[in-house]
Parts: sequence; structure tokens; C-alpha cells
Amino acid sequence: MVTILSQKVEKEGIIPYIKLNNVDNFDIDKIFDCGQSFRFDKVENSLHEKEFSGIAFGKFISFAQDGKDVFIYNSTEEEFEAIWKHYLALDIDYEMINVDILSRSDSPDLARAVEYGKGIRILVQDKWEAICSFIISQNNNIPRIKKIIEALSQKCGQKVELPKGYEAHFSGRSSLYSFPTPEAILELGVDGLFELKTGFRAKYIYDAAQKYVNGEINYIKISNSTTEQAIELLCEVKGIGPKVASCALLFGFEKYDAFPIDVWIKKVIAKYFSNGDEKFDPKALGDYAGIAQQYLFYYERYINSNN
DNA sequence: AACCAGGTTGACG
DNA sequence: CGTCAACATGGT
Repeated sequence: MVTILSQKVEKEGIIPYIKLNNVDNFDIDKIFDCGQSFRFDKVENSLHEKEFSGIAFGKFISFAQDGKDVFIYNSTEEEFEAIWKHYLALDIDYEMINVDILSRSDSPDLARAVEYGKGIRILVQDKWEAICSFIISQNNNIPRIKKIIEALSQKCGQKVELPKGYEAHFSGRSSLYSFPTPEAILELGVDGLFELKTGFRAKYIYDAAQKYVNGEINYIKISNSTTEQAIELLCEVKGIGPKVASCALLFGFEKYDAFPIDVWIKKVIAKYFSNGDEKFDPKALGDYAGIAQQYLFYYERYINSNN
């Protein structure tokens, strides 16, 4: 499905990158602009039509795109196979998923949302990072979520180096520190977290770190559970409710039927999926309801930004 | 100067 | 069980 067209090797002035050609259902702007990840920023004055760079899995990485050509800077072929291919969901058949979603409902609005959101991919993010990030996201807005996560990373993450020659691919806004481990969060303590302007979420983050380290939150067990059970497991952490749990599962655990219900989606349900007073059940949208949710979310925000 | 931001908690009917 | 203020902080 995805082939590596070329891999430039490091030599005078030419930095290594990977190029993939003819990639369908893939749009870098939509992927990094739909609110699922917080550590990537658009690269201004990119050599490509669109480019986002940031930190994931402790590495600086940049994803760029011209038409159906995708470029990955600062990755070897081995790393691409081991990490980025899965992270970008390039091993997942979105054509099939879109067909499946559309087969679950005859709503023309859903069809429009899928059409409009085509190209979004659910990243497969680090599990701890997803849990922690979406705790921070509660009752908060995206710019400030990013700011808090950056501060947290600078405070107790690991320094990540920007390889020589990659300055042009660095957005310059995101910092060069990895996302902190739960152990580092424990060392920082509730007071340290509070100083980073996390507010009432400080004790929530600490509790999550504690339960992640001592095994009360067992990511293997969560992975092997049904989405319904996994939500219950995650909700044992103070500050994780059904919405945050669903986000962590959708964005970190490949639980594509997890369906986070936030204020926007509430509006979507009321507008498009209200059948009298019968309650809407996300199960109606099938095994990929969470991906449908992303399409609907992205579409609804677009509708509301143009009026 | 109020009100909101991709929610959750704990208290109260 | 459903409802609702309070919760930090920064931006309009």
C-alpha cells in the first residue's frame, strides 16, 4: 500500500529523508489540525505544500506533503517501519473504514462529514502521553493545552537534539524536549505540577502517573479489554471521566470504537442524530465510530467557523 | 468585565 | 439517578 520511493543518504548538504508516493486518504494539515495531538506545529515557509514537525516517541520528526507524496524528515527506513508507519496509521486501510462508516447510516450529514474530513488519520500515539495529555485537556483550550504540555516537557522531559541540517523543518515553536515519563512526573510532585499552571488538574496528573507506575493502570490489560471495560479501568484515575478515557483509548490504544462525547459532538448528535427522544448510541456507527466522530467534529467546527 | 475553553468531581435534591 | 456550582488559568 505504501512504498518507499527513495531514501537519500547523508552526504554533503543533503539530509536524509524518506519519500512515500501515491498515499491516499492522507492529509498532513487535517491530521495535525484536528486536535488529536499537541506537540506538533506547522512549519512556516516549508519547501513543501504543507509540513508539520514536533516531538513523538522521544524524537524530533517532520512530516511534509506535496499532493499524494509524503516526506518524512529525520527518519531512517528502519525507523519508518518500526515507528512512523504505524504512528501515522499508514498500515491501516482507511478506504475500507470510510466505506464501513458510511454503511452504518444513511445520514447525508455523515456522508458530507466523511467527504470533508477525508485525509484525517487517527495517530497511534504513546499511551502514557495520550492519557496525560487528555487529562490536561479537560475544561481547557488547545493553545493552553499545548503550552502546559510544552512547559511540562521542558521541566522534566529529556532533551531532544535537532539534527544538523533540519533547521528548515523545525517549526521553532515546539520545544525540543520529550514528553515526560510518569516517573519524572512523580519526581516533580503535585506542587511542581501546580507551578506549571496545570491548576486543579495537578493532582489528577499525579494520580495518573502514580497508577501508571504502580500498575493499577495496566496498559496491557487495557489493550486487551473491550472499549467499554477499558473506559471503566481508566476512570479509576482521579480526573479521568468517560470523555478523557475515550480520547486516550482512541488516540493511544487503537480503540476505534471509542467515541468521545464533548460539547461539539453533543451539538452534532442533537443536530443530525436525534430520533425523537431516543438516546443516540455510538455503537450504531460501528467499529470505527471514533473515526466517524473525528470526521463529524472536524466538519462541525468547519461549519461553525464560516458563519 | 463577564464568559468560555474538546470535563470531572462532589454535593445536593 | 439527574442536575449543578466549583475548579485554575489565560484569552477574548
